[in-house]
Amino acid sequence: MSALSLSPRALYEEVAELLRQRIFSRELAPGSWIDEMKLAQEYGISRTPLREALKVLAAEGLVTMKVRRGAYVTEVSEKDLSDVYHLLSLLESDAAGVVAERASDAQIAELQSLHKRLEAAAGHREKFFAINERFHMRLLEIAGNRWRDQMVADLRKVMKLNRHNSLLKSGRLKESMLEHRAIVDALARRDAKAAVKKMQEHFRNGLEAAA
Amino acid sequence: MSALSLSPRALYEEVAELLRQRIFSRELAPGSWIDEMKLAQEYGISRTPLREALKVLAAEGLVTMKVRRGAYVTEVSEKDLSDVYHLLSLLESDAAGVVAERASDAQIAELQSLHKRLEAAAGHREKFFAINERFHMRLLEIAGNRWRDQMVADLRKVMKLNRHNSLLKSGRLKESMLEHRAIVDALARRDAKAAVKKMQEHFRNGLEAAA
DNA sequence: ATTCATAATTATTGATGCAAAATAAGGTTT
DNA sequence: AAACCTTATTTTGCATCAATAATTATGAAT
Repeated sequence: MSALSLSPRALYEEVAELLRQRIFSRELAPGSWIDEMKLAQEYGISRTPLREALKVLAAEGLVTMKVRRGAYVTEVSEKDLSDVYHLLSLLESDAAGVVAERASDAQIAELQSLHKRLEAAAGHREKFFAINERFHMRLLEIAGNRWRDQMVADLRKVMKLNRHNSLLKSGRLKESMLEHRAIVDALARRDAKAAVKKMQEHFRNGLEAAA
Repeated sequence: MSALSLSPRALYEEVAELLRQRIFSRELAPGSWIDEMKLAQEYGISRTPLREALKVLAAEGLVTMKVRRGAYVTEVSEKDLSDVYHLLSLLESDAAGVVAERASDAQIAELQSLHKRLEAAAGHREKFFAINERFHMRLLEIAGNRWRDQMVADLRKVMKLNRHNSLLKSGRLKESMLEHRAIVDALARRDAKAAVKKMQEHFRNGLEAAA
């Protein structure tokens, strides 16, 4: 048996991931037309899996399909940005409340441990971002609503389209960590109301920093 | 020039809509495998647009794709049902709050007018359901967050997969109308807190009736 | 008799080719 | 000179075709 399993996911999924990266890196700029034939040649594949990948991205909101005009990278306005932020705040703060009420002690401890690692990584920007992302995702997993997980994941992808993107500006690193601490403390106290409130504040501050 | 514009939307969109209907009618049962070749022959089309349609439905959560196994109609458990309900409650109640705070007087009047038509249709089941649906959708539109609109639309589709589906059981028709009245009243009073609360109650009662 | 291996059938996944539609360009007419 | 019509090119969208992977069935060996 080989060390790496060959193509665990279909080609269109792989292509979708590649396109996401190119969209996030703004190599494919918002509003720009996506040239199917060019990309297919570039990747050395046919247009069929590429078109399927574009449909997936369209569902995620990253691209918009125009009839008989092909695919365009979605343009996100300032309003879109704050709208998406609003929804993320709503969904994640509710998740925090659920976790405060229903998570096991071990799960709370896991989040506390993740937070400790976050504080330890305060210096390394990249590391900090990665752990921060994991904290939010783990909290959602513990909340245990797969439909919400999917929605949040999609919204976060849309978020990345914006150039003042990032749910976490580098300048806000320290404040963000303090906000996280407040959230974790509320969770440990099993104080659902406080957990919701602190998470909302966390997002509100994030939006203000981005605007 | 012809009276009707030919193919305003692409074939895969049309097929997606046809498949949605067959899934909702349970002609395609939850958990069952979707036979691409059979359906393509039945519709007299090739498998290419059919596969694209399935990708769209997968993004909506109506079908799940398994690698090298094709598409299956999504099975929604009781937990899924309550999870989705929870999210709809969260999203729509927040929308109600936004409307209470930011809608124009004309828009509030429009919702009041829709509610009046709802009361008038109390006898006709079909009509009542249709107007009820329009009320919820119009409220969302007025709230003015296209990302939320999309998410709610998708969640409502998933909801329809369940056999105790319907955000509104027939036996609950009268109660539902009273709850709507309370929501409309709160909106008219511009009482955001109350609007949110009443909408949450509306969903909570709906879930209990479904369970 | 049961289990493992191999072969065959079936279905998904990817490639190629063709037709329709839209846009752009060029020419003619008013 | 400007506007409209016609033509050509580009590109989407659908169909057909080929190949890969998986499952099932059949046969042999322990």
